[in-house]
Amino acid sequence: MSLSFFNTLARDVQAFAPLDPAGKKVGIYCCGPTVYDFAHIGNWRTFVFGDLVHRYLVFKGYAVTHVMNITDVEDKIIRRVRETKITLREFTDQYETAFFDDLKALNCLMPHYTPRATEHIPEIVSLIEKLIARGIAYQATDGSVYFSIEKYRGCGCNYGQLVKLNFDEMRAGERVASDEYDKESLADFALWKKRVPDDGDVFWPSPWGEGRPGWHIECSAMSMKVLGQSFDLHLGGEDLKFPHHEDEIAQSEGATGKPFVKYWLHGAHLLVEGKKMSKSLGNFFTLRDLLAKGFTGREIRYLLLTAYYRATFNFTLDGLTGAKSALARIDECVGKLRALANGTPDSGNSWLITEFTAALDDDLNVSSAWADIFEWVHEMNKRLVDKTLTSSQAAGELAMWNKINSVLGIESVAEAESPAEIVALLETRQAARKSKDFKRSDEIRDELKAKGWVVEDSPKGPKLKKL
RNA sequence: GGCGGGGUAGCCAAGUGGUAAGGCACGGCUCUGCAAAAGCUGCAUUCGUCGGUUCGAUUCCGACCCUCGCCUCCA
Repeated sequence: MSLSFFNTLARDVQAFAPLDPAGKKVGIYCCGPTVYDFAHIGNWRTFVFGDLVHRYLVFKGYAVTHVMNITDVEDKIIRRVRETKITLREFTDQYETAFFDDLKALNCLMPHYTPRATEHIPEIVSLIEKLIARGIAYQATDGSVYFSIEKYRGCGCNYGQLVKLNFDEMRAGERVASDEYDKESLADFALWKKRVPDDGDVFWPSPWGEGRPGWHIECSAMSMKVLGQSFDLHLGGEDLKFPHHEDEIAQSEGATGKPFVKYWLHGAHLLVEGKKMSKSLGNFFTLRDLLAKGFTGREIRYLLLTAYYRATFNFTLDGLTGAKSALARIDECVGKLRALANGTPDSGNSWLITEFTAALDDDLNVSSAWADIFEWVHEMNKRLVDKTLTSSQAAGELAMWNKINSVLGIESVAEAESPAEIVALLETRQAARKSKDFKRSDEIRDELKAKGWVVEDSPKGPKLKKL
């Protein structure tokens, strides 16, 4: 079986074949953050999903170019800039930095390109000029430039590729008052927004006067600049299908006359504690909120990667606690394999990688892949107890695990060195145990626990673990 | 109102026209001074409800209920 993805464009699972004639290079564009605030756990689900696609394609041997845009000019940003009285760049920088810190905390690979909208104004302007030259964009009396869906359709193009649209049945927009604009048609969307007093210093010159780009056009301009007029994969949250992605298709195909993207992948949203995330319910978590509660980026990443990306996922704090236990189970097993591994890796028993690949090939069925991994852990544990695993077999299993982990990205960090004070207490406790003073030894155990260290007695002596 | 996802054990979550993966939690056992950790082991006669097709349905079809998303700048 070969790699396949559910393509929103086809509304079906399709075998993946890159546009590259050599079948090697793959371009991915994933809609990135709007840097007006910290990204929340729902945003992170989408970005971790993007990272999984990136890593799995590398695992499959493709030469991946991953692009993620930074939307650093937009209504909410401008409003905050006006309120805080600092420059646009000063404002967006703090959230952009936070975004990349969080991305790292979740062990996501850094995309190869992270273009900022404000640094691609010339590309955006030239794309709009092309659309105007082709007669499918126009400057309205309000000074803004709009995309004409009617003209676009008149050229034989299809508006409504990702979602079924029925304009007659649509309700008038609730977020944007339609009477604010002088668009020819309600469905038309802005490519270039004319400067208004509230914009302050946030504007750029253009052939249509001072203003700023619309949201959709920036993604078209930046994705095509880096990946070319046609590329393989475009990812994003399911809410972006319409209008954002539909409009990207219209602008790009309208300007180039070529198919824009071959595969569109959309990640589902998540619920938190069974409810839609909202600030009033207190279930609105940023990554920082969760780290402050003592969870690690690794645990959060694991939990986000346990569910199929196209299904709504219920993210809970209990689930996060469970993730800690599940990871510990894997760590324990891998740790034992490391202790045993030696010599030339013997990869005779490699069923796991076959099953793992089959699961992920099937539209990234991670749940099934985890089931295989835990079955492998079970088997390894059994063989470790039975002593039927040779050191070279252990090395082979470990090598395979590392390959799988290059996709999952949940490698454990090296254990911290125990401070001298803690080691001294541990030695005192051992002396007490030796003289059968268990009361004293239990007291020291409690004391260590209070300091954040757990003692585990084993036949080979006590082990220290950081809480 | 239109369009599109979902409803599987206490919780999370795979899956299939032939009798329910995996994880967490929980119980038993091994080990242990006691613990902890770890290991082993047990844990859904049943897949939202009601009908239909079928030798057989959780899986296909229909109706209904519940839930989530989009419907013009929300991942």
